[in-house]
Amino acid sequence: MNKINDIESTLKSQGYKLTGQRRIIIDAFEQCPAHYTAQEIFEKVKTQNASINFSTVYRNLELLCKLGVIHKLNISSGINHFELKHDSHHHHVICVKCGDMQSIDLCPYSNLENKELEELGFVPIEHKFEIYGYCKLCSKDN
Amino acid sequence: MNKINDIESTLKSQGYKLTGQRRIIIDAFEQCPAHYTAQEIFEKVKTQNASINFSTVYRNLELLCKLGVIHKLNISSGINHFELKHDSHHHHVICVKCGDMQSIDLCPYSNLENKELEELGFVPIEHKFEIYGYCKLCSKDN
DNA sequence: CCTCCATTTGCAAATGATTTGCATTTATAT
DNA sequence: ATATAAATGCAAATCATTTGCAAATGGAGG
Repeated sequence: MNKINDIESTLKSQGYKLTGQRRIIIDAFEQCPAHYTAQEIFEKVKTQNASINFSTVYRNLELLCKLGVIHKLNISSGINHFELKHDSHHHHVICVKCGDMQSIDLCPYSNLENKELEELGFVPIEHKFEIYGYCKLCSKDN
Repeated sequence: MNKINDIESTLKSQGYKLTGQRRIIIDAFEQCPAHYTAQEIFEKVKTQNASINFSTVYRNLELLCKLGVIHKLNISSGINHFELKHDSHHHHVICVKCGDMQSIDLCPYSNLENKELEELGFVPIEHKFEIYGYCKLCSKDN
């Protein structure tokens, strides 16, 4: 049972249909697991099915988010990025100049004492940790 | 020398004019330091000057960000929030149900070993840490 | 105080990512 | 094979944010 089958059975078990378009979208993530904008996914997907529509892609990205299959990353640029939810929890460093985004394994959350959250009565579900700065290439130019 | 004067001299020293509209916008933050959407700031500001324009507010929020006086918070909702830059560095917990946002003092970054960043050759400038979940009120309803 | 001029404002319109309505098509349970 | 709920394609709507431009204004220098 590979990841794609996993996702496909998740869809079915929730009453969603396994359409050709969905297959292609999921494949696109599988083939190159990284973080993409909706437009980038759309470009990839069009190579497999030229008649697929952008709103179909967008709707399915939202659906896959809802199902917990992918993540929506809301970064400072204001353009959402989507990535397959990995087994390994991770975060991102983002270049403020070129917009490049890379994954990092370190997660500061695991070590946290959550007294403050307890005091607030806040029940955490997820968290986001992003480091903004200059990537290797852009820090040279500066 | 209070904070407003600080900000006003920052403006001047960078060659920006101290307009009535800017005064009002800065006042709005001072009077109730918290995180606001551009619309919220606009509403507050209109009570002081009914003829002020939204784009003026927006332009000045961007300017104040550039000057490092306020922060732009890009949260998952996709609507930017702005807050006065505090002396005390902090982060936020955000309710996924009602959208309420509260500040927390804990910062995971300070304890971080940055070996990974060094390997990437990444030069950090700032970081963002947000915890999403249910606030006290909303976790009761669930 | 007055003048000049770069900066700023108000306004209205553009942008661009995201979302929606609806008629048509499709997956799949039976 | 058929019925039907879900999904798609298309075009148009939304909505936060951004921009162009003519008119207004702050403040440096007289």
